[in-house]
Amino acid sequence: MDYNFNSIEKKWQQQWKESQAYKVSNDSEKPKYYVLDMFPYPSGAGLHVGHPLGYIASDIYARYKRLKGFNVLHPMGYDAFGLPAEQYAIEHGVHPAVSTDKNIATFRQQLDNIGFCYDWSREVRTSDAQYYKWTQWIFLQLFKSWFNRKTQKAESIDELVKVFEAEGNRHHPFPNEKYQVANFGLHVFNAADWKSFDEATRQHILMEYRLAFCGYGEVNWCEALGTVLANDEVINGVSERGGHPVVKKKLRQWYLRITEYADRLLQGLQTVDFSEAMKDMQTNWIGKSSGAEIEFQIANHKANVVVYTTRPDTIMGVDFMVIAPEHELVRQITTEAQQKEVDDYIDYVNSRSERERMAEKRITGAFTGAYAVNPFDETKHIPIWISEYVLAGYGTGAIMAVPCGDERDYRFAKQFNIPITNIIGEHFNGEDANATKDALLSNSGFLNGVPMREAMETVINEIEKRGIGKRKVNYRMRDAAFSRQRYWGEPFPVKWINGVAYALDESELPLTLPEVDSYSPGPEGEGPLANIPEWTSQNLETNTMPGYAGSSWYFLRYMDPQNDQEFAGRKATDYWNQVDLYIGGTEHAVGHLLYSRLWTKALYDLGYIGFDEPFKRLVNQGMIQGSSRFVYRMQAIATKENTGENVEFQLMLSSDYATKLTDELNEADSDFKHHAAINKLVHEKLQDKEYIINFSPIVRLHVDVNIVDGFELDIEKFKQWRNSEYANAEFILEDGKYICGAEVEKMSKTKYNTVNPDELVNKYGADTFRMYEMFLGPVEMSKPWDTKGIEGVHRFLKKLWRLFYKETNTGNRSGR
RNA sequence: GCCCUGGUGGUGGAAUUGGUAGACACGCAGGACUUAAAAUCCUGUGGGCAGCAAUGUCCGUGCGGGUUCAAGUCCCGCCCGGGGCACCA
Repeated sequence: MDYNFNSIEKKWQQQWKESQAYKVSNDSEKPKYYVLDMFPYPSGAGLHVGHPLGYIASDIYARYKRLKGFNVLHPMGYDAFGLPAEQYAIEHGVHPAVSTDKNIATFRQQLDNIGFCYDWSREVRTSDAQYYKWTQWIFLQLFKSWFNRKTQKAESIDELVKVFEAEGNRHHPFPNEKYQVANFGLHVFNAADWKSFDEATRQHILMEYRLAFCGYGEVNWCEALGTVLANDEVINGVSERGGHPVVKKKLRQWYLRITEYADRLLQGLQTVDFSEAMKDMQTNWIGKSSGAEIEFQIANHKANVVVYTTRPDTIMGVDFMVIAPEHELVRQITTEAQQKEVDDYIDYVNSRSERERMAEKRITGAFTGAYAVNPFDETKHIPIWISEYVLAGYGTGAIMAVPCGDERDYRFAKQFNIPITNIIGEHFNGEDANATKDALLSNSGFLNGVPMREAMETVINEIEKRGIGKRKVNYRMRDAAFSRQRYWGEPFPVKWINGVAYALDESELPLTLPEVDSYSPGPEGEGPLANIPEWTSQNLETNTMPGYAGSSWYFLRYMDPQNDQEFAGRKATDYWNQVDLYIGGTEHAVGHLLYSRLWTKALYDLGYIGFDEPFKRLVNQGMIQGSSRFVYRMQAIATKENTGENVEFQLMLSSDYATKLTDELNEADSDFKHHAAINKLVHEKLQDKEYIINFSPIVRLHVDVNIVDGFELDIEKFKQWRNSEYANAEFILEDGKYICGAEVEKMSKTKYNTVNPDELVNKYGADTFRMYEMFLGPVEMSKPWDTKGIEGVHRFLKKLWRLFYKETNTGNRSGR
């Protein structure tokens, strides 16, 4: 009996379908188990062999749990909004909904091929109005809520209004400490103040508390493309596409107040089963630190500069200060003599992305000409510099630099010849900064001889006593930007009236995405929706939500996907509860995971669900890398001496030959054996000695891995590849074979190293394919793909099949 | 630059807590079966040196140090690949 995988797999897949074998009910006596794959974006390129790795692992586990008597929820759906479909629409005029549907159909067909046990009756798509109705609804709940620091949870904004009416905001200060009520200059207001404020003022105040709120933020604005760009679309201050200048631009943006949840997000990590690496990444992203804010007076100036430091004990070692180039003080304090230098430096910084600024190894900066005064020693005047390594958005946008104790400060001081004060005695060797906390302080006035750990408290107490600073907990995490100037995303259910944002009534949901004629951006960096008169005439918000909106809560919708009264019924969410096993890549380590944890916590606080962590256990599958293959091309141009007539040859050199030839040409005393051989070959081809031949340098080109067997190129297929571009090439072989070069890289279409699972399933069957993917090694590990090994797994399954039939047909258990 | 992660034969990988490095598989080589091929089965396979051979011997887990009776595993310092760094999702 042959192992006929085609008919076996077809038969069973058909049977599963007809019997709805994997349809799962919300009513069951069995214990529940929820196995989830990370939400895929249905890209136009389709699945490659890297994608299903996690899906196969979760599928096996879901089947295992089902056999163990669990009621297993194992759904799949699509994160269907996103930039690639919009970009495709701009370039080809195809509506994103159309291209997305097409991509999903391909995706589905590819998934079905592999024989997964998904309950497809629960499929969701974020771009369906019946889905994003509830994304909009949750947004409205966030908009209508605030974070009560006293109770450490989200509460209705109506409750806050009652508090304001009774006592003002003295027990609930503005989350943004710098905020002052417009026209009143108040940080704190009382009940009478609140009653005296007009509607707009009240709404502006409430906006400062809402969990989903509107503010202003800087974006990468490209005038020539008329659009806002992501950081990685900006390279050296110009757009990746087209190389146009990019500048920072302030735009009105929506945000989620995730910073209020920083502590809860940290604490929650202790209750979930994620890898330590994953917890580290999230902890570092949140970036909680404790220290102090300290005011420094500026010499001969009214203004003062506030720095945030985690090391207040080192205050007597401050040799200079650095403030962010975009800090508002820069304009006020820069001296005339330094103005030009500062302006030039700011121009330079404006051309750089935040990423470039942080990654820069070179030390750059400019002196403002101003000096700050050390509050503990007024004879110490400290030069104030600006530099790109200080970011306006972190801390106070200003740091006190202690070069003997901080490596970056030390290099800065060396670069600009700023004298260094040693406050840690023999712990400082003069050549490297030492960030120790164990030294006894010296050169530190009233702190001399005090251990550093003790001095931290002493200094904080002293500055608080003198009213020039305070103890401060700081977070690196910023509020999450929640709007995009794009078309293909969820519209905000918000209307603008007299500059105030009002929520649409929930009965008006879904607010559906209107048809547009053009997907290009609106005026002044607004999204495409700003081009639609019917939209703008209703004063509707023209931004749309970002990709992570729909994916922040999709795991809840799977529990009750057809519910048109609620995002998911409480009975369903109570039954399914947390995702028991979540499988996906580490690329989502901070973004998606933090946002969905935030949404879960907010929905929990507001009483809509009964758990405040979405994912009980997380497993990160490794990435399957591509194994690229290369051919080596050398062009030969033969010119006839008397006529100037040109003949061009493409010579494809086998890997070994290319290496030897390259070495040979680089060596001065070489015999040029290989070069001479090639020269001879070209002359033989020409059958004429009247030619002068010039060779181009050897170029390495990616070649499609699907026409390479191991390392050996299939020359006939190569000649037909890319519209027969290389049909007339000459091949220089080794032992009669063309051997390709190889390298491990990211799997990507442009590198011609993608392998389509469909072909492998057709050739070997889904079981072989699945087994091989699992056989590649631990699921958490990254590894390069190599199709060669699949033969062995296939032979194993064939052997198993054969042995099974031999045993059952010849043994005593006759013919079973 | 910062955070996370990985580096072991020709290849993917194995080696439980510091205790025989290279399981298993691919590939390759040789053999059996066959008119022949495919399929299947058997044997060998980290590298160097010595030996007709059995075998012996030295080297060997990215690099350089260290701890230990013993290091792929622990410590220190590097190098290289991958992921993320807030508008790719």
